Amino acid sequence: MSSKHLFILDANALLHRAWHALPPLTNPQGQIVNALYGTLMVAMKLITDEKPDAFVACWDTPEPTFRHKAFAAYKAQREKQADELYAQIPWIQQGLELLGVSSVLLPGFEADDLIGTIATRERARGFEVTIVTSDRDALQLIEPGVNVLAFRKGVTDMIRYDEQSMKQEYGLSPRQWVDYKTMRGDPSDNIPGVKGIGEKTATDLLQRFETIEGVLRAAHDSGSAIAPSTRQKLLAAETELPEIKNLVRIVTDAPISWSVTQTNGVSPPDRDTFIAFLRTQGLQSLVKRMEAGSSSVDRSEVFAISSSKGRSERAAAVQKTEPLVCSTVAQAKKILDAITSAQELIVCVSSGVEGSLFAGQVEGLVLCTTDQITSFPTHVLQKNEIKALLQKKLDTVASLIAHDGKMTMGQLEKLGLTVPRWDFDTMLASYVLAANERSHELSALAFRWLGTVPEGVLDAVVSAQVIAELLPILRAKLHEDSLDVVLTRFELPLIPVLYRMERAGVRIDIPYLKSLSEEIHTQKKAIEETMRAMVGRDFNPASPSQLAEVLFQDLKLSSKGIRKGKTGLSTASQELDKLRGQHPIIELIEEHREVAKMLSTYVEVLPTLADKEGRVHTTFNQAVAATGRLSSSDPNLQNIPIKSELGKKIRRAFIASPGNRLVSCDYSQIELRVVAVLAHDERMLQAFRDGLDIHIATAAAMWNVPLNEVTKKQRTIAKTINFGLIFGQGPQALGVTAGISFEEAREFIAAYFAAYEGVKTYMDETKASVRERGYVETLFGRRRPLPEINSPMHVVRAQAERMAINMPVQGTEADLMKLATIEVDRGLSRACPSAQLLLQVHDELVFEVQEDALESLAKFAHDAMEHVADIGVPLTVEVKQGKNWEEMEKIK
DNA sequence: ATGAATGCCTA
DNA sequence: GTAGGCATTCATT
Repeated sequence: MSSKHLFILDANALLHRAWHALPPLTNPQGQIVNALYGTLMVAMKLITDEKPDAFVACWDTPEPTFRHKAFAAYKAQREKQADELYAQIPWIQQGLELLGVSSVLLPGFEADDLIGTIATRERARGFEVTIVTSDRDALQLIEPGVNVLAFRKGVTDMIRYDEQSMKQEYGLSPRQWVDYKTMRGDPSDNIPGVKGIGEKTATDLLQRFETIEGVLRAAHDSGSAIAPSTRQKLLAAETELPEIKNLVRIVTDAPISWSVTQTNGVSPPDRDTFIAFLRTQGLQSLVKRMEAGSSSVDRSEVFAISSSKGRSERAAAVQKTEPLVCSTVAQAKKILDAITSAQELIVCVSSGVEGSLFAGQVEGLVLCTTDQITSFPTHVLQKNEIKALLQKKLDTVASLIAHDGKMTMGQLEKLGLTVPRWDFDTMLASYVLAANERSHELSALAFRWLGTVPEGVLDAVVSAQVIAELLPILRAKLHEDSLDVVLTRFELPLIPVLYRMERAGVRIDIPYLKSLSEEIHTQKKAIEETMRAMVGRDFNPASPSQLAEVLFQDLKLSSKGIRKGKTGLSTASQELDKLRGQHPIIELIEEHREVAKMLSTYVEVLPTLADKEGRVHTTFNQAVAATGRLSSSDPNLQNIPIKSELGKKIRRAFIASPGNRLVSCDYSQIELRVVAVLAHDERMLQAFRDGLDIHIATAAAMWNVPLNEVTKKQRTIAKTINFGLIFGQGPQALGVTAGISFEEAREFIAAYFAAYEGVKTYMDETKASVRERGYVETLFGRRRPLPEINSPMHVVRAQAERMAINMPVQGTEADLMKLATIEVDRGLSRACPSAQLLLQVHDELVFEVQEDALESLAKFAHDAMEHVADIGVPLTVEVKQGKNWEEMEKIK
């Protein structure tokens, strides 16, 4: 009954996907092999999961095709990719061959045509066909027995289309795809289509008139229901449409002979040869995967994906066990009884998918132990008895595990459940292991560490399974890189603290913001009016292009020395600065920008985000910043203005509740203290130990004068270099920031390094070490991989070098701050029960506390922060208090 | 509607 | 010249 299954891979599509999506991994010979890796991994994955009976890969050839001959502009704008990409093609073909996947190509035809031909032919012979591609054009080939597996983003996310799901997503049938593309065109292939008709219109027309012929017939009929403008567009393009249609239609009778036979189906791979091949290409992770599998005939075993020690008992067991959906109270009790307190418990909460009827609502809880995965739907959880039992389990179980524990805590809270802590978090583990990676969401981890490509949105059951599989791998990797301590000492204990900070929120003064909004609005209007009068016409000062036009055409200001952006002359404030004095409008523009920014980013938004108590709740992102810092979003409360007068007014809107005060504790000069420590620079260390003003001390050392003879100017220069140092700044940049010449800047830097020899040595050593090891680390061992450090491109390398200089400094500061946050929070309930941590702003902690407990909080937080770690230099903390976040008085 | 380009707020 | 988040405009998914 079950027909044999043929997989056809669009090898070119995957090649390009992998090339762009993956970092430039290199083999021992230094050649880039990312596309090779990506393609083989996906192929292996497909073989494991889908168990095709036959598998073929189709390729483009560099020769022009009949499409190029028919249509000169076809793909004419396509950029040629780097040679490093094309060099990988023969290796990929070789690797695929060893996996039993043959390659098919034919000059004059594109991969699509070969796919179309093979799919149609083999379908007719009774095979079930799956086309694997990223190109939506293959959708036209769908029919009963032929479906398409399409990449969405990267190579991690795939979606399967059959006739029904295609209809659902695009509102079109496979037969309509050619007509759709003909009308809509395709900019990526340089296919024009009907000018002025896009996705929406093309779909609409085809839904109404079925085919392009039907659409054209209707267009000729002036009484038809097509809008006049659309009719005109269609008729204007009518003569060219047949030609375009021929370009878009995939050929299904290309002259190729490949077909499924006994010998070219997927054969059990020549394991040893394949492994040897992977070795020579430096693809260790694929080798591991192959070696972990037994040599049994069962393909799923051969390709079993695994950590170096083999898949853990848990993962294997959980995979084999069907998830249990518990529907009755009695069943729930029985299951919960069976979970012993000694066990590890993975906790996942499923919530409705974004945009669905259940968006944001919790649908159920999934618990996963070593041998059983159980789903508790919401209706079962509603029974208080079960909730109590579950809570008890969460309180007593040995180890609690989640992916994104902080978010899980929020979901659990909606179910009336709490957890005291998290013992492992796969999101944070991934972040600690690979802080340079963009995404640490579960599907990304599945791809990165398991090589699996889960389909669609992960539900809680699948998530729990993936977490179970990731656990042993991440643990081993953390141990191998000595990063477990970063996870357990810094990240995991921070989760509940951040959770409570987010939940507490900060109170804002809404009436004040409303009146401030009106005030600023009036100011903005006045500025706009004055500018309009100056120019003599209306324009939008927020539009860079209009502004440039006004400045350099209407007002005829000199554009000499003004930098050009991609779209025209720059109007950045730095460039505007050069025009100052030429025209009074410059100051108005600056003022307008500030006012508009404050209004749109803060004053008008914050009140809309407040809850009933007038408090706004940020989200602290713990797995975003490559240096180890936190970030804040929705809203970002780490960038509330403070510098300008207007900024100060906005900060005044952050207030304490009546009877309370805000307390702010910040580390002074923490980054430079860290520099002194990392560099072991005796002179700088001593300056801090002596409690000196570090910029004065620096100037004194640079110019070799007594401390009390340092001039204001010298201190300013020293200060600029001190900060520039942290960013890996060179003389060029220093010249700009300090407003001095390149030559002067070089001399000052020389004097600086002569004064701080340790710093000089440290910087050189850091650069050498990152080149050698490929990563940098903080004082506490937190890492940032910097693969770009060995890039052949100078700009990229130089950038990586600056990152390498900056990360240990910024990261060590972040480490210290995380420790302080954890420590302070830990002791707070005892030392000062009325106090609540609200915000962390990189070197500052903000609390709210009852007025009567102000002193005890100040003392406790001050001392806890200063003694958070002994790094060989004193850490000093300044404490301020006030009724709002701006008007604060120093108290320690 | 989505994304690049600009621009600007913080430490 | 490090690390972030986010608003607006403008061109095109």
